[in-house]
Amino acid sequence: MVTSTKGDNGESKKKKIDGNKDVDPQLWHAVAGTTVQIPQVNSKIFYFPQGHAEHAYEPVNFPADINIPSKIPCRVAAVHYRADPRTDLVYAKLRLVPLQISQVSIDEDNVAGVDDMSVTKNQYQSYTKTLSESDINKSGGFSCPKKCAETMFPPLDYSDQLPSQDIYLMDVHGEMWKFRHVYATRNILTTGWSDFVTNKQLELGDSLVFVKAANSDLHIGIRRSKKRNDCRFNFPSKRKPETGTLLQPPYGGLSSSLGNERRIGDKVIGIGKVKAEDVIEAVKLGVNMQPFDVVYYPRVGTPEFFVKTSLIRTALQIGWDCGMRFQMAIETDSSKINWLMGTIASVEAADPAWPDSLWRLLQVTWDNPDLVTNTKRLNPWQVETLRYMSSSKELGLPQLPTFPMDGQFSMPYLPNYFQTPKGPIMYLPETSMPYFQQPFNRDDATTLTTVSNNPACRKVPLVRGWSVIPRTNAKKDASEGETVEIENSVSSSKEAA
Amino acid sequence: MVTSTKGDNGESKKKKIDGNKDVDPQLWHAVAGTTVQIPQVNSKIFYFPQGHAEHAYEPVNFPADINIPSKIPCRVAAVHYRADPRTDLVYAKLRLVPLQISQVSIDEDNVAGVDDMSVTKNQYQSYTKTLSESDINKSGGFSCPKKCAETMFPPLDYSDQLPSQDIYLMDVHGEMWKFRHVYATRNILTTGWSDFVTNKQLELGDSLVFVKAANSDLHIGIRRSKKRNDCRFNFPSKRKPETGTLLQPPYGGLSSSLGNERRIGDKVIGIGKVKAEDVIEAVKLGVNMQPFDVVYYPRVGTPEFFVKTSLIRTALQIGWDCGMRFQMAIETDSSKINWLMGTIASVEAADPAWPDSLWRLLQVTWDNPDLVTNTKRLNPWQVETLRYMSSSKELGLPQLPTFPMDGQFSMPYLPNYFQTPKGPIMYLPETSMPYFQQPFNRDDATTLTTVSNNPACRKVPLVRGWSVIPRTNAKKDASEGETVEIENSVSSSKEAA
DNA sequence: TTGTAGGCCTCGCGCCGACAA
DNA sequence: TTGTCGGCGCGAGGCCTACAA
Repeated sequence: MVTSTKGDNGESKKKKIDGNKDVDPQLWHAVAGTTVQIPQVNSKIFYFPQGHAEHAYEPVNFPADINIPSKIPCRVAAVHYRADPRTDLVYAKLRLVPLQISQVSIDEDNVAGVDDMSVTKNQYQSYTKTLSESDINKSGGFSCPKKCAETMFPPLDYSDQLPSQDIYLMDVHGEMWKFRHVYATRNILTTGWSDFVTNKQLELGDSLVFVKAANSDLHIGIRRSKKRNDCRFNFPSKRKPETGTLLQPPYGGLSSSLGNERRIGDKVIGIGKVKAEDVIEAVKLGVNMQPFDVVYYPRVGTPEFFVKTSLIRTALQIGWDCGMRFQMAIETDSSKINWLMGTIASVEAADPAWPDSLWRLLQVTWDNPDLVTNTKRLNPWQVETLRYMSSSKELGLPQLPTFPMDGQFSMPYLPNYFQTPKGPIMYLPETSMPYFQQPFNRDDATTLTTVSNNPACRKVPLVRGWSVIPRTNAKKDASEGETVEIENSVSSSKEAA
Repeated sequence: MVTSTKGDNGESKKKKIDGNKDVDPQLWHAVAGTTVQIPQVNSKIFYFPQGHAEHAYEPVNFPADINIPSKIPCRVAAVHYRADPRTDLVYAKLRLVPLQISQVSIDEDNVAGVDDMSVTKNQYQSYTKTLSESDINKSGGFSCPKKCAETMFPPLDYSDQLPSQDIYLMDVHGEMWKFRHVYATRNILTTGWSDFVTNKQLELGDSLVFVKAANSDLHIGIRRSKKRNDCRFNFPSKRKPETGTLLQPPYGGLSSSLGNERRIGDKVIGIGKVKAEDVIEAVKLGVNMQPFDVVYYPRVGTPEFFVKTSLIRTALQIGWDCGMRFQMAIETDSSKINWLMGTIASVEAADPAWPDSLWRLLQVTWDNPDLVTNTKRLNPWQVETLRYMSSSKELGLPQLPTFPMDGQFSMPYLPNYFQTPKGPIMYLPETSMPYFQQPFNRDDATTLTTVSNNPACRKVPLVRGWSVIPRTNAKKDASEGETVEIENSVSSSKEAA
């Protein structure tokens, strides 16, 4: 008997994943995370070359012969929600049309609706779990948290001795995956899980996003661990449709349609990043007022490099200064939202090449520095200033001994802060002057308020002609001085007026 | 205990195979096969665009706006013997410098030596075996023919109950592979074989070439099955240096330096072929008298598209005509040389676009058509005419009932052949006239001899001014009328004067 | 509740003897 | 002599229970 172990088993069923196929926007947002903000079509944004460059997997050397502004006003002409065929990473492709400065100051925010997602946000439920060592190990299955199983999967028949059912999950490409779901003191995905791990090349720290649509269809998305962004990624050589795990239509082929990969040996690096030349090309087109496309992979720690003009206007209304207290929402690996608190250490352009740039203008120190790694500089529109605090406990002072800080910021700023407990609050006069493009020239600026005596923390006025008014739009209490976890069904409401 | 099953095991040891590194010429020829003829540096050849096009993995559409001759005289400026990093296929890269026609007719064959290989040919021994189903099966090892083991491997100690030793074979890239060689009623390679099969992606019908150098170093080469030329090839995703089979230096990375691959899904197609644009580029340069490079993968059934001018001159001395008997040496999968016999069915340009082309000028019928598939047209310099035969048995007549032929050639040509048993024999007058570039115009030609009455087999004179002389350079007897097998240590001597 | 360890079973691989072409 | 089959043993994978954090 000849056993034909070789041969093209299931080969004919293979088909390329279409890398240009759009993903359902709601599914996309669920997988990307609720803090990811993609501007609506026809809204107006600022494009930041510096921010774009942070998404390249290689250093970006901008051409020195052309004058590149720190931000370029654009209209969002198109938005495509997509997913990388190999990594399952979701990304957005935006077509941006540069605007004249005169087009920015008028007619702002007259796009209908606040956020194209907010109206339909409730139709999708999601649950995110970061994979543990045991989940990845070949010896076992996937430990499914009780809440995940209860909210996502159909109910099991617990009268059975070993309740079990088949679960069908569709990935972002539309491929269906079958898992055996058993309940034995806890919920476990067994058969099918190992193939999924192998096929998606899941590693410790990666996250799985279970998404249930309104019609109870189940989807599965992947967020790669932050550590893998700069790391290598195995190029999958072969799917195993013969195991029956991957169901019809079994797209198994690999697309190289993106074409922005770099390799070391047989591993692909630069996952979720773009080519430096793409950034330069975009900037060149933008400078020349030509429409251009940008690709944006959402990733924690690298903010969007396209920001709604209204957001920036709001951020500019604040007189940012050293010692100011703020909070910022970050999404954890398991889709929970942490409100982290910190203090502004300095207000200074991040890159001397763009002395007037707002990009990562704020250098900050965190109350709990171990919760945020490698994020020392923030954009003004990323944070919310804290208006008041009633005691030293809320400032996170009790944590100081547990989380020792750098000597340079250990104590000096605290006395200064209490000298001006409310900080400088400013507003932007209602004028149609195109203030966004005004030069940020320190010598030309007017000194407003001195908050700190710390020599490393010079006061830096943002715009001439601002005055101080009380500010009342702090929305969340930072009670107890520790991070607040919000369930993933609650979205950040940073933009609410 | 945490078992780190994942991780980059042996990753740091990986290194790219240098696709530009030359292979030892003797090893190269042993792997390529003894019938492969690569011209010597500084020899003069004709380059055939038609032949080159046969090596493309896609149809070649030559530009219609330029006049492309059927052959371009060239000097061989450089020869590189190389091996494909992925498939282990050997190939030659030749730099050709186009010549004026006046440079061809004079000073022919005054290159020192006959063949740069012939002088050192005896220093390498080789043995070729085509892989059987059992060799490929995962269940077993490699059945090593007795002769292979005896001539290639060190002798075993047969006093042991289970004689065994480790065999080290170096592939064409310089990678060393270790095999366990045991003798149990026959020679078998066990441990290490399976990994080798997986890594080299060996399939049924592929051939292994064992080569022993003069210093007893062992090498291993691969010839892919003819069937795989147009088929898909798995892109190897991962070597397994951790098994210890692949020894230091363990180049494990995959090179994409050739860059001439085409893919369907995760499989590479066009193995051992080139891009159509490369052919067109070469032809364009050649037409403009610019030096150009060609890549040649030796393959059974696709003759070299660069042919020594002396070979063509010899071939042109024969007045090819229908009904002529010939023999041709072909190398089998296991490096044995078969002398096949056949009859010329017609002499007609293969492609109407090149009516004067010699390329595949001869349409032939084989005595044993099942031994040669898909080879109906041959180049005149590929075959040797048979000068005489003593009985009908030598014509292969007894085989006719066993191998039924098409009705169109079944009988009619036989009586005609016997009418002119010796066929027209011609010679080329010794003249320095540049006859190679003379137009091949049928209307202008002089009729010499009529050999056949078969209407499909019109007499076609090749060159004006030829006359018939006796020809005595038939070197091999086709005794018994069947194919003669010659051991692989014996090379074809077709070129001997 | 959920991460991790381990028992135990299955299956595929791989070595080698048996048999046959 | 050598291709193929099959027994047998080993080890990895995979399912599920036990235990602990």
